[in-house]
Amino acid sequence: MTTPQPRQEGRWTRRKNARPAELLAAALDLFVDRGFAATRLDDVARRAGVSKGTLYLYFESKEELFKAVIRGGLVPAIERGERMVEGHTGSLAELLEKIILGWWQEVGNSQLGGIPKLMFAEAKNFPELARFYYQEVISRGYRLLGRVLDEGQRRGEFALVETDHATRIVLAPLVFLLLWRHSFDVCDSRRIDPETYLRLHMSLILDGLRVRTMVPAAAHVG
Amino acid sequence: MTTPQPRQEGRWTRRKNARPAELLAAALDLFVDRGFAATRLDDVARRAGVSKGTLYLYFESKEELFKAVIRGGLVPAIERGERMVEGHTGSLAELLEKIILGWWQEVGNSQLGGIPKLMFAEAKNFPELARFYYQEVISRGYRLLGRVLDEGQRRGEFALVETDHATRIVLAPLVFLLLWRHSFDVCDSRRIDPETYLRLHMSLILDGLRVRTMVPAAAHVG
DNA sequence: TAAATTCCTGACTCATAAGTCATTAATTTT
DNA sequence: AAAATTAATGACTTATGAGTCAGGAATTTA
Repeated sequence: MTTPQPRQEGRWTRRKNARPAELLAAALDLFVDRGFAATRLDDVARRAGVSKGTLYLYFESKEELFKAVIRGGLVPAIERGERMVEGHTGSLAELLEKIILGWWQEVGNSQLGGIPKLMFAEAKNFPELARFYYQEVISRGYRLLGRVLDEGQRRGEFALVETDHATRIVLAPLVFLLLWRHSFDVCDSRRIDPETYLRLHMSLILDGLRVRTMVPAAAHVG
Repeated sequence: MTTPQPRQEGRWTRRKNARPAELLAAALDLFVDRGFAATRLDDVARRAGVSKGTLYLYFESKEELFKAVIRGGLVPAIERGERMVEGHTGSLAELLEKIILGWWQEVGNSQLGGIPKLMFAEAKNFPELARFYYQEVISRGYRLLGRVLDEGQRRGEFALVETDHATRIVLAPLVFLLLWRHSFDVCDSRRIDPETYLRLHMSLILDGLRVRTMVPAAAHVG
């Protein structure tokens, strides 16, 4: 069927030795702002300063490249958070603030901040990857925060609340800020100042937690 | 160049008259759980019980179909919310609860709940659509909530806070719950009960708002 | 400096899915 | 019931981009 091989002889210049780290960085940039499907490997290669073929010397497929990007991304940040919790002495409100602001410095402000959006967008299409991400990043993040809240309740510093729910409520505005920056930010005329936003969030949530808060009996809604 | 037209004569059966609403519903389903790029028009057509060609009788292109799906989706829900705010008498905490729970009933629990994820995922790739969605849904939603918070502050029911930030902090856990359900929900062993989650959120946030809360002077962080 | 080795290149193949249109079924008009 | 009109069909065209690989550049070895 195929009548191949009078392959045109080429004259080209070899560019440089590829660095896997650079390939991953280029891929992260593009995946983050175009999504998985819309990212062309040609572009990733160009951005990394190599040819498409080279990419395939390092990664079996686009999907493997994607996995590698995700894998290398947030796990180290989570680990640093875990170490921070272990070594902390002092009030748990302080620890909570330290975690939140540190997270913003490391993740929010960096290119890594784009990963959550990417994962939310692709989770349904890559169930296996979603599970990986859930186990290695999300659930560890929750566990970390959950430990802080539990300890706070044990010590009487925080009111008694359902920890699983509370961790999500604490995290939501952080993740939300991240998603925002990587999606609608450009449409938004009155940009949010992350620092102020996060301080307000912490202030509100700590007030809510510190005060003796029992979930009120069913609200009066039609 | 092209040597066309010995087009094979076909024998086929006409299926039914297309209903635009059904086409939109089918498209919504698929867009929501596969994303824009990964959704094939062949599949949309099949789900709606028509052929691909029929789709093009009603929508100029895949992108136009997408826009139509979004347009028909959340704008009416926002409008109902606006009417609710106009007609309300009573405490603003009550109104806030009414809005949040009503929103969950209408949007969160329905197929519409998938749209926010979809929009976050595609915003960067469809700037024009993102702007449309921002103007027609997001900013109106914020304005709606903002009015409630402002009025609460005016009446002295709520503490004085930066409204723009506070609206986002109030909304974040709601949107977050939605995104979650349409992405990682399947990975999560301990499913979140939306009702409980939302009640805790409202309780925490209202505590935070009601108490005399001034953003504390810069925290003591390294 | 020639041969062997390493590793990169980009034209090419091929699968996929958006978008087209000649054709045909159903319906309405005359 | 024939003609005219309307509304669907799906095989076909075509653009795109993932993945391949024969061949060439740089480097190392002999």
